[in-house]
Amino acid sequence: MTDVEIRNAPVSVGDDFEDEFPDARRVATVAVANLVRTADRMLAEIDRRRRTVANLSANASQILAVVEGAGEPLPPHVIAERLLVTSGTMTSLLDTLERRGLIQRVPHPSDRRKLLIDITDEARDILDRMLPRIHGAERDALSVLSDDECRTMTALLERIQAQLEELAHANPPDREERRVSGSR
Amino acid sequence: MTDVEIRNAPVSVGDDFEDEFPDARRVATVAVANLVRTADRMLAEIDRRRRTVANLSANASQILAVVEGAGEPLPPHVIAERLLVTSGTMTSLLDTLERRGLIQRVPHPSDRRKLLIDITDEARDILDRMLPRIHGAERDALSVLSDDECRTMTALLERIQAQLEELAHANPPDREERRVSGSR
DNA sequence: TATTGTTATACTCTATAACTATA
DNA sequence: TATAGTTATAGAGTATAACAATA
Repeated sequence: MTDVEIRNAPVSVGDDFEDEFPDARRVATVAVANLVRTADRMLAEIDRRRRTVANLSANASQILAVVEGAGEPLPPHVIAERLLVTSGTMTSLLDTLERRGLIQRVPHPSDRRKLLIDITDEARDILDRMLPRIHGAERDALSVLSDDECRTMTALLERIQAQLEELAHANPPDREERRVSGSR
Repeated sequence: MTDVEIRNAPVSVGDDFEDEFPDARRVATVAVANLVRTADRMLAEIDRRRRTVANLSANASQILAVVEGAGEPLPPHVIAERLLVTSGTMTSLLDTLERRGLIQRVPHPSDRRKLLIDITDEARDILDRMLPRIHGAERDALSVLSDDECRTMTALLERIQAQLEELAHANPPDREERRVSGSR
């Protein structure tokens, strides 16, 4: 085995890993593979429970939650910033939600370039049933960890996030080595 | 704030969280939000480095890595199982890769229903440059954790994965409660 | 009958670029 | 000029269902 299975069955790295990738760090590769795989499975479980309530994508649900959480209608570009999507994508997502009767576009009272996105009563009903199920999935998945263990994991993840924030603004290394052996 | 931002800025949960969602577990919700967000950022960083080598999606790269890792050509349905995609999706992914000259479909020697997917020399060259960069991203992101901390995180994640495996086969709870207050 | 893969169809998500209206 | 949003276009990824070829 010369690579790591990111999404699937037992995450393992071959014995020759550090020979093949001399610049890599084995414990990091294993941890990241598990991180990505766990998040993937978690999102699948959340999605499964979400779809028992309404057949909405993660991003569509997120828009409803953001507007409800704000407690007031929001202009599209504000929501787009939170979801990290472009304005064109936002328009398309809003089209979908409007077609399903879950949001309304209303004119901004003072700035006529802008819109305000409001959610309908049907959307509120959906959120009332959907959010508790999402939090139920979180509770059930982490029922195998103590409170302290949950906090430990959160602390480790926060440090990784901070580091990723740094990396995102830096240039990637010019080169990384691979020593190809066997299998070829 | 009545909900958790899954993908974005500081993950926090309001003071009234457990009043509003009496069946939820706050530490779990916070940990999951961080889990998903960290994985998302990690994948973004990996993607950024991957695209310095070749403009391939995660799934397309994964197909190449799976075939190379196997050390021999594989039939499409085997790859599809590893990637958790349907056969129709697999056909479409292979079409893309074949168009770019990175895989070849060759007839299976004994079972004429089947194909074997082989990767081209160009694909091997890409992998030789891409895999070290992916492992470099893993190394850099987790450079803020000690080896022991990496192993701690891996162990916690493995327990969550096992639990999610259980949950995937079970029926979700019939109902979860929300007590709507304020903001409405 | 069951398996393998393709085709046809459709929808979501995504981005970029050109555009309109407004500030 | 800058900002807000839409439209047009394009492409990837995804699923389902119907299908042909083969076992």
